[in-house]
Amino acid sequence: MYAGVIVDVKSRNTDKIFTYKVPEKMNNINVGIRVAVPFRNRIVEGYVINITDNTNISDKKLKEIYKILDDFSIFDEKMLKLAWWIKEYYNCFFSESLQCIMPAGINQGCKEVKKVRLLINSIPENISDRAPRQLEILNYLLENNCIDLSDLLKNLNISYSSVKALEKKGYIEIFDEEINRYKASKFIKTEPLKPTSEQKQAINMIKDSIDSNLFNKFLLFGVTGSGKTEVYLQLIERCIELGKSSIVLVPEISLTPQTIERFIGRFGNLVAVMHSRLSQGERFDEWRKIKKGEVKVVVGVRNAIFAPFSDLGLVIIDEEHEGTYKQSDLRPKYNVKEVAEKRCEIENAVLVLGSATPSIESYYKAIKSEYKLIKLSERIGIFLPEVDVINMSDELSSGNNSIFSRRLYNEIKLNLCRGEQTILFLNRRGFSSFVSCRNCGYVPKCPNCDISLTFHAYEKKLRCHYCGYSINMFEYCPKCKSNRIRHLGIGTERIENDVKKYFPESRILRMDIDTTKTKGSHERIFYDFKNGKADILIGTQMISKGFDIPNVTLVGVILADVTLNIPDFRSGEKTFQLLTQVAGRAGRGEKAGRVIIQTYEDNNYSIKAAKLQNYLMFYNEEIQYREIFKYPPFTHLMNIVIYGKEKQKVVENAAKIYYVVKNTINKFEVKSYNKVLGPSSAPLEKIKNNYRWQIIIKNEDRNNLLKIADVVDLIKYDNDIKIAMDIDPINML
DNA sequence: AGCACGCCGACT
DNA sequence: GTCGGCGTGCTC
Repeated sequence: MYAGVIVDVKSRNTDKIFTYKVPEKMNNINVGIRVAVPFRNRIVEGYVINITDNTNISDKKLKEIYKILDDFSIFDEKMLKLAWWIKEYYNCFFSESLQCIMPAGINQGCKEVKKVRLLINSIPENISDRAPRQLEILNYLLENNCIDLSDLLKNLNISYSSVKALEKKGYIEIFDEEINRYKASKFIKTEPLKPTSEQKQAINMIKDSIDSNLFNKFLLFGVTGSGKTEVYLQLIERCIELGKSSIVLVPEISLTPQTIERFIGRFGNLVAVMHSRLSQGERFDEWRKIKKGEVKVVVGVRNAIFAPFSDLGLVIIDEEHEGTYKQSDLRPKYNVKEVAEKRCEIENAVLVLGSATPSIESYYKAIKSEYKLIKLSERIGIFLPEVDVINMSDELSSGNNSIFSRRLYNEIKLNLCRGEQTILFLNRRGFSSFVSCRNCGYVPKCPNCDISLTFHAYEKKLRCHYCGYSINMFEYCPKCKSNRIRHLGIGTERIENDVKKYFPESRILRMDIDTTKTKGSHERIFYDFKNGKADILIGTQMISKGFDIPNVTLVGVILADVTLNIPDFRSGEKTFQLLTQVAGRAGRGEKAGRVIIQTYEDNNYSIKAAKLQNYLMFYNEEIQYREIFKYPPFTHLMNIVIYGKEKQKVVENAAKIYYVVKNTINKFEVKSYNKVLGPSSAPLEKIKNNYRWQIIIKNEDRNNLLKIADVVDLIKYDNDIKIAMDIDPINML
């Protein structure tokens, strides 16, 4: 018997199936088993992907599997198919795509605890008078039928030998039980709500596909407060009735205790949660629960899509527009929306993408009937807040150069007087400042890419991070000749400082990466604010989701331009989404909410659409822009980052790759739209002493990008040079 | 990726 | 004559 094994050696040459002989005694081998195999002159980890009776590889080459690493199989044929697809679609090694489906913390193993159980139901007559301890134990066990051995020893203050003696006599049993390290908190059971007619319709449409085992894709476009979660819950319930499992993906920042409670409240211990805060061991325990079929629902972040269900019926991706659904840092750089779609196709399951502000790509697919579009447009018990946009250059020309417009200042004052709470939002990303004229609001943009230019202080130049275009930094605004050029870069700390200055009587909380580093701090700040321990909460996008606090009646966006001017073609989309979400934080209770958006670009369509809370208005504008500038969904992008310690070598190798890429494209038989931008320095030019250069390729046909990736993989680079390729990137910094 | 092999120049 | 530099090629 032979086994096909993928070895965990990450290189192009070793990314293939190696055949091993299976030793006679190793009869429990199977697909999906993790093994240790001899490889050249060392032992490496490998994954069995097939078992055969013969091979055409010569016997003298073949070696035997050294040992089996786990007593269970990690993946089945369906998951193997998914891993194969990931390898091909994202151009990664097989071992990398297989490792996606490996449970985290597998090397920790599962934790077992010794327990003691009584095998008889009354005290035997023949127990010796000389064994008072044993009698004591039996009496104790009569009351507590099954107990941890350690507890028994401790509680009765006895030694292990008396317990062992009882086992020998056959009165009790000492056995190992796997324990789960993750202790689910107590929950209060909730019952399904009576759906509105709109919800009912949505549920029925999706239910039909679930009932008939049809692979189908839905986009649930539901405005804030329209009750998407209740739709999810009732669909999951249907799956449970049919004996099927469900996966619910949520962005990391939404995976709060409140969210978890909603699922656990409805389905109790049928729910497993995949936190990032769980330890490796805890994650492994959750994985085992799923594998053994003890749970039917998984709520988790991106990698929960690989939950080892064998009877998957439904995948829900909530807040589908979130960028965290793309794995940008590790290989494979997969997008979980695509992986989920593939998994649902393989398993005949139903995919539901939900959002109040769908990504442009998803909505486009819905319009092209690739997804079935379902709308929920009624708000349940919530009123649309009143949104006002304040032009900050007007403020400036009226002599107000503080970060608060007069209007926002007055509203904050009013809220402080009334004892109502305020959220101040600023999504400051700290690395790159852009310039803007304080007089007219002009922001210099690249003529080729229509993207804000980034100021490079050392060179005193404004650069485009897409194509490398640059101009000298100016002293006077090219549009209005004002010399009041400002480098924008205020952050949440600056707001905190100014709030203290202008509203010394207020109690302030701040929530951003810096204030939530320690475990539980996120929850602490949230509950402190919810319980009225502060008047004003200042925060980044962290506060834009799931904050359902009735006493918050005012939301102030300090400067919407921060996201708008990120050098990325998706900055308009991101701005609209964030503004819409953050606006939804105001007026969730009985009192009406007000939202004030401060900006220098009150004419920008993202901001105009956010003011009207009108998604379609935004979409219609944005999709035209995407088409004109040939951005997704009309093209696919690939970002090639070349990095290394020596700048000169990085530049040279980038040039070499550019040349190869150009040549490859010229050889394509079908000439589809394509453009190669760069090589230019990446927006984050140096990370951890690595210089980074990038080449961005646009092409209508994704397969062409894969072909280019294949060719680039074969190039020989200088020693310290490394390459990272990302197809359909979400983040190009 | 790692590691062995092997071919060449520099040293006790 | 042998030590060690790194370019090349293989791993069931």
